Amino acid sequence: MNKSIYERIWNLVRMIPYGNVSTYGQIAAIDGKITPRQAGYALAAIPHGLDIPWHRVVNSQGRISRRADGKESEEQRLLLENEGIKFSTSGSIDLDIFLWDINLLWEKMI
DNA sequence: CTGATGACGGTGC
DNA sequence: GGCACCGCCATCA
Repeated sequence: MNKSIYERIWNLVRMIPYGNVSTYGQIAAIDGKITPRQAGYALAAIPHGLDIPWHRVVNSQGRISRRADGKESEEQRLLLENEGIKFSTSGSIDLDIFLWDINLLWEKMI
């Protein structure tokens, strides 16, 4: 039985440092085997209670994505602000500042 | 097997 | 800045 795609994605999400954010596209690019769509699908399947900082994943525009119910998660925004991540007046995160630098990941892996 | 769905992204206007 | 479209592919009915 192979490890599911979900588990691979969840492991990557666990590596996102406190105070940083990542994007679905970035997760997909690091994994190398999936598309951003699969990343979003995997996050949607995260069970509550696992130690996964799912709130640190936003879309490529630095915005919180809408869930199946059509609403953006306010819980996610609160968790991010609690880590020192700031939202602009239009409700987006400045990725130039807060996006996870994956070069740091390579350094750790080596 | 087929078809629909989705925490998305890039491109074009 | 916004909006519409298309491609992507695991998952589910």
